[in-house]
Amino acid sequence: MKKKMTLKQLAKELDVSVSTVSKSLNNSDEISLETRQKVQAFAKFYNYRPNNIALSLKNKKTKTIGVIIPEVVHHFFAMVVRGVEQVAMERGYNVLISLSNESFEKEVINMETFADSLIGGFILSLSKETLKKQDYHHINQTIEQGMPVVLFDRTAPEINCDQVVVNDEQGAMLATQHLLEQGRKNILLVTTEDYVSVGRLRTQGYVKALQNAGISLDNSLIIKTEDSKRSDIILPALEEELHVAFKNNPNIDAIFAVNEIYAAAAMRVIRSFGLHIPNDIAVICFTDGVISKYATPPLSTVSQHGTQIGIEAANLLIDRIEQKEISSESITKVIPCEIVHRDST
Amino acid sequence: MKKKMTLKQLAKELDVSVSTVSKSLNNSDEISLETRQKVQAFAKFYNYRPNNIALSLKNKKTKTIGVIIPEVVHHFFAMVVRGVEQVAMERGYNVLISLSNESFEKEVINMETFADSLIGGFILSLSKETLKKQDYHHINQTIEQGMPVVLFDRTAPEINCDQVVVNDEQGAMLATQHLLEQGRKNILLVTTEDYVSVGRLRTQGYVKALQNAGISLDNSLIIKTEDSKRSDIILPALEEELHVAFKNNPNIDAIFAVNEIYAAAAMRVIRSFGLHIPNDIAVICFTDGVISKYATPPLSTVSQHGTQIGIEAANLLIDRIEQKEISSESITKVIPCEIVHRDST
DNA sequence: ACGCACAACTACAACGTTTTCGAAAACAAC
DNA sequence: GTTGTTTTCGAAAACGTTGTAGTTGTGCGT
Repeated sequence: MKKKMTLKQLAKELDVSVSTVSKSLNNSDEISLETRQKVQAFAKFYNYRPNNIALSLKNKKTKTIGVIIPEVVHHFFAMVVRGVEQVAMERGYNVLISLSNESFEKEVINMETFADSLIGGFILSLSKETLKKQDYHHINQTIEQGMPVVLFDRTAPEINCDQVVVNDEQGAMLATQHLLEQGRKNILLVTTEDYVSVGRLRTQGYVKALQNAGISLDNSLIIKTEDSKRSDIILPALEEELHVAFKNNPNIDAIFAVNEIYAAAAMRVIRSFGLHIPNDIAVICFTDGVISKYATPPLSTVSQHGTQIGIEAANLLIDRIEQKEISSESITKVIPCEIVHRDST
Repeated sequence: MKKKMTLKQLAKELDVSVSTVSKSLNNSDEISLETRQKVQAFAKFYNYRPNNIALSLKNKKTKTIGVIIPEVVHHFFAMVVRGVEQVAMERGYNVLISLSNESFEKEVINMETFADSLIGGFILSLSKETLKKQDYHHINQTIEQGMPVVLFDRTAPEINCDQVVVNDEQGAMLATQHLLEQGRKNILLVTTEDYVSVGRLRTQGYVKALQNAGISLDNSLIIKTEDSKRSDIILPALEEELHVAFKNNPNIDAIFAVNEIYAAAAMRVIRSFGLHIPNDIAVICFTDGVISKYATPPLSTVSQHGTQIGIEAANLLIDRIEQKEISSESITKVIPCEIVHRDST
């Protein structure tokens, strides 16, 4: 086991001072070319690598950005992370990902742990529990300490910081309009409870699209599901609800689901009625992920451009980290959604 | 913007020494109860939180473990991360996730960046490029420096460290046997090139299962796909190959794919021939992810228990971090696979 | 009154860097 | 030989923390 080389050890080995070694390695012209080369040769030989922790301590800033997402096993978040990674690499930053597991407590702990100058800034999406509690003290506190924070997707108006959001309402309108254009009249909306901001916004978009088309809203065509990670419990319940809805309303000719899982559940129910997609019932959903892509038939979706969101968020954050003037207006970027046409509509 | 509180600032505020503050906060009985309480009250008031970087520098160890995975947008890896997270939280560690994006260079950079004592140990799965190159110097170097490393899933025999592997061969045998038991005779294997260790092992399992059943190997029933992240290029090519295979061999009555994507591609081709799953052709694949779960019909799979792997790996790593005696035999844990029965077989 | 134990606190080094300021040596100019 | 200028290097402080080794000051026993 080779031990870790430090400047001090190198200095002793070369019989010069620590300062000389440091400067030589940084190619300072304060010291002679000869010495510089000698030191550098030794350093390379001993496989010297500076200790990042010491550097961070000294410089008071680390070239690391922290990403806190509620869940990795989730296509959209994974795509966002990919975008963040990409930008971070280009701009010389490291990315530290951590999971809140949709838990408020875990989110707070994560922020506190990272906030202590392990990282230079945060990119995060609020956990469901946090949204439900509406307790944002940990975020605001972090921001007040001068730590740049960029929120994406699941945000809250109470927090004053840069944000990158999907235009959920517009996406939902697009999807609904798309269905309407195909002559569908009775569109079943499968959404979440309103405290999940994205669910609420998507519901709004659905409602607006109907209004614009002059169609009156039928509340029996809206199913609001309790949103939990226990999908093994939630899904059968949802399928049961869908069953009832189809029984009560045989006119349903389209389904708009706010995520892939709900859409998959809906498809299962549709099949159980022996109905055909898209001939009898069209299906469209949010989240352009693997389920939609490889489903039978492949699902039309509202793509949220996760990678793009990650890219924007990372750029926003790094800009903020690198600018010295602390205060300037918070920026909110809205990423438009786009319909991906596939076979289900 | 409240600035960050340090011991020194607290000390000045309270007009005591830095040591007193430090000890008070650590509840040392060297300090009188009265002073301790006063300091603690002040600390709480000013929202003091120790600087982790300084702590790490002093203690020469961080309670952080690094996970390097090739890709986040990948169900199996995401599950592993979930397992690691779970154990880490229980045992008081933080998890730092980073992506190699299947790139050798990125893997090396990531390791070097983290190795400089930002973290106490690694959990990683090798990138495809690394496996192809068979260049493991960065891993071995890290291990030699005394950094604990646990490899999972994509490993290499040249690296001497703890490993957690899926019993890919056994899983493939189970899957093949499962198909054979259902009376399938002509099983098409869709796999990767051999340099991907998991692909190779699964191929071996397939071959062994056939041997055990006394069925001679038909090489035209094995499709080896170039494995790349450019799925938009690879998949059409694969589908074309599958098309040809079906044409040439109408007897094919089952497909065993080494991952979900290949299975999805196969299903698409099967449908294009108007064949029924599972009546005409049974399908089974590795990776018990969302695609299989929500496909039509839901796919039978070989589950690799990703979460379990993450749990084992994290425990192995943390044990290694916390034990002082450096050398003891490397442990290799083999996690058995399990068939998940669904409608496709 | 003297030493001594003990309580309560403080000074300082150390972790590995970078950087500022100075010092010494070398060399040039007079 | 003195002075000035450059080149080349080193000492020390700083980042925030902890632990060791003092340094006070008080009360006690003799």
